[in-house]
Amino acid sequence: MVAQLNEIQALDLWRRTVVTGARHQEADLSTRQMAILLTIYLTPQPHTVRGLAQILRFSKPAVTRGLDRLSKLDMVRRRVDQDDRRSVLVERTAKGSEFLSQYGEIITSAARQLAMN
Amino acid sequence: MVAQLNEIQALDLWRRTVVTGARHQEADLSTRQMAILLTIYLTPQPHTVRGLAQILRFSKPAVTRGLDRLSKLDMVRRRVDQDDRRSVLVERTAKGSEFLSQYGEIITSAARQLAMN
DNA sequence: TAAAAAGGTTTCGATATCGAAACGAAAAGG
DNA sequence: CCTTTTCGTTTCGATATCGAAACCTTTTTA
Repeated sequence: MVAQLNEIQALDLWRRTVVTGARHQEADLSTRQMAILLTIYLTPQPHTVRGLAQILRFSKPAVTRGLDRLSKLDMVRRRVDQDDRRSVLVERTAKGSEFLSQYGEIITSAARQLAMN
Repeated sequence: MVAQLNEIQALDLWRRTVVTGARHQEADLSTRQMAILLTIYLTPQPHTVRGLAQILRFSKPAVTRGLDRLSKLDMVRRRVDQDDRRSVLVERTAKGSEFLSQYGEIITSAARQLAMN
């Protein structure tokens, strides 16, 4: 539960997380790529390109490019929908779960440090 | 105070904030640029290029480029240190404060929504 | 079954960013 | 002084990303 998070604390949480993430992360995702990844893992499946574009209000090419990058990193996987072969289903991977789990740990760790000040 | 923020909640906070930020933000800063901006506004002044590079563990050119972008957006300002004219002091601006204040509001708002689930 | 629509990718030209190395200006040291 | 060091920026070639438009494939509609 996140109670009474004031503005300064919120920004400091953000700072600690972003800085820590930038430091000990191999991946270095852009903001958009991170938004795509988080949406795939934290909102209900199935996910398609157009669905992600709609949720995020990105252009379809922007989603395609983001998925290109995330696929190359093996954090998501594309699979053609056999019920409608125009569609592409975007699936989660072990590597993606692992990455986000570590990222979650970075955030909670930053939150704990915050609480100590 | 941020108590008992579990991993899923942490990631969901991140997702809501990133998505909202991506949606109704004119600026669209990269992760590095955001890290630079937050460091300038939330850690003790004065800030120099080498100081920021040290804190963030970025290369100096990366900091210079980030400051180029943030300066163009009028979110920070460079000023030559008159005591050591090799150094550049990076100063805060009203526009930068305004931007971060809005961003803080996005985070706290996401935190509130989180608490309701 | 031919035409239209939908889904995703690719292409286009433009812009942004990267690390490494070179650079110019200023200060410190011999 | 003259050399070395420090500070920040610029250059270099390589890569990534952008929105818009064109594109190909598949499905739906007429």
